[in-house]
Amino acid sequence: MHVATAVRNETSFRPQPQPLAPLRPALRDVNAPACSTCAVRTFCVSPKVDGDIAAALDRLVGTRVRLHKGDVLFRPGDRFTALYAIRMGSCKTVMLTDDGSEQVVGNHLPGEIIGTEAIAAEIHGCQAVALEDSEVCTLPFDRIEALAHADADFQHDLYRLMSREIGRERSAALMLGTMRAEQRLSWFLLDLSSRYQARGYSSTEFVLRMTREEIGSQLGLKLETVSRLFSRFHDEALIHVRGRIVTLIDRIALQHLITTS
Amino acid sequence: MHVATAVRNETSFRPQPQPLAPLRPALRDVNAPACSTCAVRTFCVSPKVDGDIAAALDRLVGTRVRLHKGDVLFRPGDRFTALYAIRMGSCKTVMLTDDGSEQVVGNHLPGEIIGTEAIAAEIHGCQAVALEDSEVCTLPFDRIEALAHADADFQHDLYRLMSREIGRERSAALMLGTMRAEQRLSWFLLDLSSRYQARGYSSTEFVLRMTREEIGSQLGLKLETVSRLFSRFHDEALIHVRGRIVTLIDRIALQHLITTS
DNA sequence: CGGATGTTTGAGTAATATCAACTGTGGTGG
DNA sequence: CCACCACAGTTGATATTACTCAAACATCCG
Repeated sequence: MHVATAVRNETSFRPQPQPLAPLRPALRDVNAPACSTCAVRTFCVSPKVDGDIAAALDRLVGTRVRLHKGDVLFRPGDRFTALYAIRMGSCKTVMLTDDGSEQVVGNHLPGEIIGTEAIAAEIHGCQAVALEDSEVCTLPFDRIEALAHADADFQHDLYRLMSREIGRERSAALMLGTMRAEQRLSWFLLDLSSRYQARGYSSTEFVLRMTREEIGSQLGLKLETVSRLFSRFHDEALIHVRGRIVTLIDRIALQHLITTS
Repeated sequence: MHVATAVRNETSFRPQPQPLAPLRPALRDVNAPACSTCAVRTFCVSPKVDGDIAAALDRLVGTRVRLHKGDVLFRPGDRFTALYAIRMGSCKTVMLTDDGSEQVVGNHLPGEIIGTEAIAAEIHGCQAVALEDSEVCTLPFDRIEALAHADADFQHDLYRLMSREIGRERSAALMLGTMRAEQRLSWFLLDLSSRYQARGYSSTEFVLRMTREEIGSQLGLKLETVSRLFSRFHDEALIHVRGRIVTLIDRIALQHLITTS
């Protein structure tokens, strides 16, 4: 992480009000790579990126945004204009409590859409921060709605997308409300694992993009607790940890931890 | 709670596959009361129930379902066919963990919509149970989508509805992840209070429809902890409690509890 | 009135947080 | 290139919170 990042973090990337200028093909090739060639298109807004929707989607995507590690995509209070699709890299979303402390409410991999929480109020309620150098596609929401109005299948895809998000949040609540520390960390690792697997990455070996503190925040634990658990899981040969590099050794045992008392 | 309720609970109400028979006006008056005369119409699917949407909404609502306390509206695994709008009474939604224990993930007042978590999988992921004798409007989802396709404003209302739900779930996660027991209960009481107030009920005096165990479940606490906290809040003159009847005395102090430490 | 369910309260315990010291580690500048 | 510095992570000792177990009490209905 560059020294400059702190500065960048302060000033931060702020999405411009979408100009909605006519999209000349030449421009689009640079700023808005086509969905149809995107590596994660099947996990993104609409699973079937072919036929009519393909072209429409390509037209829908606004700009491609490059984020450096630590860059802020949006903050609480920012006006909502667009959803963002992660194309490369990863982000965390963070909510701020009344007393200033913060909680990580999600970590997001390529193909995942963020910003849906802000549709209702038209103001973002959380902060999105790049966990590594990343690329994000801007999906201006007025265009999304126009396409949804024109295409019933796409309309349905969006309802599904948001429904899935509700389900994810519920699972997180279940985790936070019912699980003990070791179960939470196990849940975290298995969740990450399956999401990596779905994207064609290794499901057994991956690099954590969050610090112990951020992981703890997402799991409702303190960083020391997370660190101790990593050590214990390592000692018990459930996983291998070396800093942020994690290898799942005994996935059965990890799953078993969650399901038993 | 009637003795018979246990039996009813077992057999339980299960929504029939929507017949979608032509709706004769005479029949509709009995089974599907008009949104336009509903007490909570402004909190429900679409805030502005007038003009074109009014009639469409009236046509959209399927049947009105009467639930007795303890009746199950849907269970995990049930096929998703419709959203449900609470017209009267209240419900809880419950998720089941892998090991059989359960967690309350939401309590729902008149005007709130439940079932949105099931749109994606077309299978319900949680259980909805009436906390008292209630009435619920069935909103067949195919009709909802058809109306959304026809009317862009209504389409937007639905996105807003689901976005709000995502925001609520996030707030719950924030509560579960960052707050101590006393803060959680305070949060619970103030949340209920403001939702009652929005519906025109007293914001300072209300009847809890959940047991200490159910409240604890929603807050990630044990029933004894909840009971002790009610007693303490009572002793400290923050609230007055007598069984399930609660009166908020010092709302400022309750809010202060949440924001400090 | 009586049984079932829900609630309160106490005493002891387990889990996790807190405080503190120490140990890598990666990037930067001398 | 190396030394340093800030940051991240580990580990130990102790404190605190909320859970567990247990018993008594209240309330609601039939």
